[in-house]
Amino acid sequence: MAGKHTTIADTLADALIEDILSGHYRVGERLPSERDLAARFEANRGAVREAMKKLDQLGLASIGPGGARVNAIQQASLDIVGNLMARGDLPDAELVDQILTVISSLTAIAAEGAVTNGTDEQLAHIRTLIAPLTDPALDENAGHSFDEDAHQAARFALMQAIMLTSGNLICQLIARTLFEQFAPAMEPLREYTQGQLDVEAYTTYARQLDRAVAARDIPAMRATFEAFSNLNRKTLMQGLKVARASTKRSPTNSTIKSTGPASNNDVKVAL
Amino acid sequence: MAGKHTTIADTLADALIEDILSGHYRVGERLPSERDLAARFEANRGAVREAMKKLDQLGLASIGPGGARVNAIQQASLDIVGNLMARGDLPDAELVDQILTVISSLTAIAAEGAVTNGTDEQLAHIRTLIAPLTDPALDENAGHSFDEDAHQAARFALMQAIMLTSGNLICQLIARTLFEQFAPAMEPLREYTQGQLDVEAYTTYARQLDRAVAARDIPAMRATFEAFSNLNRKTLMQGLKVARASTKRSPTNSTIKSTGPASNNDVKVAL
DNA sequence: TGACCAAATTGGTCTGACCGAATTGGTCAG
DNA sequence: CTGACCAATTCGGTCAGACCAATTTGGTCA
Repeated sequence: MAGKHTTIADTLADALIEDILSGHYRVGERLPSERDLAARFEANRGAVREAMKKLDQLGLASIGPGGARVNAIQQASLDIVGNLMARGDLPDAELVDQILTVISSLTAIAAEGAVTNGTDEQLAHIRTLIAPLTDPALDENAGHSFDEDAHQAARFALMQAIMLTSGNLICQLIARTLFEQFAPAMEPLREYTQGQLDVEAYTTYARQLDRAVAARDIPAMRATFEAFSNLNRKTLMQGLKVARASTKRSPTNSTIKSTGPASNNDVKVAL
Repeated sequence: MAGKHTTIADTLADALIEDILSGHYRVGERLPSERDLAARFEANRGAVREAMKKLDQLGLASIGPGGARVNAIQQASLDIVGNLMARGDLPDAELVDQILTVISSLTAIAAEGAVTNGTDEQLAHIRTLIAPLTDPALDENAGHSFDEDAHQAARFALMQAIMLTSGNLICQLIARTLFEQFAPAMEPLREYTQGQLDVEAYTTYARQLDRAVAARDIPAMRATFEAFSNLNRKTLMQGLKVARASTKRSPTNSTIKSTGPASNNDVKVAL
């Protein structure tokens, strides 16, 4: 929807981000000067500057008089997750799992907020969004296969409504940020997740959820969400596994030239 | 620690952010052109440009050929929370509550990850960090009052260790981002929270936590965190309330000139 | 009224320059 | 040889003025 309008500065920024993420620069190391980069990329210093500024705001580098230095990923903004996932043909499974975990937890918070603070009208609206999930018979019995896209869209709309009703801005911001970076990276998985969806389980949970919302039953809601998100996560992780198995022709990635030293991506390390 | 080095561009950005946040511009409305802003602020267009770029990356505005347009806060990055909290003398109570809720939820996730994946050494280390919390007798019985700063530092160190051990990068990023924006905004509250800390309750929870970590007991850990974070939240909210009551000389804020139309901050609205 | 076209506006990029602060490297005293 | 010290260099931050492509805008004409 929101047209991007690719900019040279953004291209440079992506290149630099990729360089940093792939470990071309050690943490704490000084990045080349703006003038050098301008010469190297055959761009104007102003453009390079804007790219650097982006790195700075992403928390990937600290720029100041004397030079720009590389930060540890742990210092970065949530907004690098997209770049992190975009590396390689397939996103990192562990990262995907973490994102799903966090999103479902936030959704649970929002759900609790929604049933706590939401008006009857708002909850009624939420229940109308649950409806299509409790009755997935859409056209499953009809000729062609069950419409998974519609099902997913319904789930998304439900989540969005919950976030909205909760009035929890923090949850909204995080969930949207994660989702926006998550969705495009998972696109290549679509072909592998088709038909993996356990409609029955979803239906069961949707009914539980509906009851919980109707009764404003927070514990029941929590429990349902837990099960629900576990199912969700499991489905996706399974798809990832399958995809990874059938794409091992290019085991890791394509566009990355790993010439650098130790990778900056060892998530388990310090600070 | 990390010296900032205030920049004109950053100053401009903050001014623009404040303008947007205070509703001087309606959502979707076009911002003044870079040339206009440059003239208005008596700065170079390059500087204005970098400021605009920051707004863009913060998700507060979408800039492109034809002009820059204001986005809804719900479209923004998590990184505006700091600006949101910095408005007025005291941060918004609802926002504070939301942040605390999210942080404790993420900590719970991380804790689960830590006891699930952490090595024995890592968990042992975590327990050494819990120790000072289970034995708060530090110098409480001595002459001067209990050292709340040390207690808080210990709690923070514990949380950080849990985040680290969990290996959950997403949790780390969000928690740090929130905390970095949260801490400075709560600074003016310090004088009102002194002495409000329920040491006994903390001690009880710390012991429960220690047992849970030792036994890798996830359910117990969840329960402890729930109680723990509720206590934490209640303490802070109480401090906020007290502070707000005793500062009502300037009920809302000081630097904000509310000349704009409807505020952009009605969190409960659309999308 | 509505499609359409040209002028004005706007963001994106570039060239070239200057300043203050940080880095660097060499010098000199201890 | 070590370490403090100082000057030249480098680097980021800012500024001025200019051009291009795409969008907006406003008026025209069917």
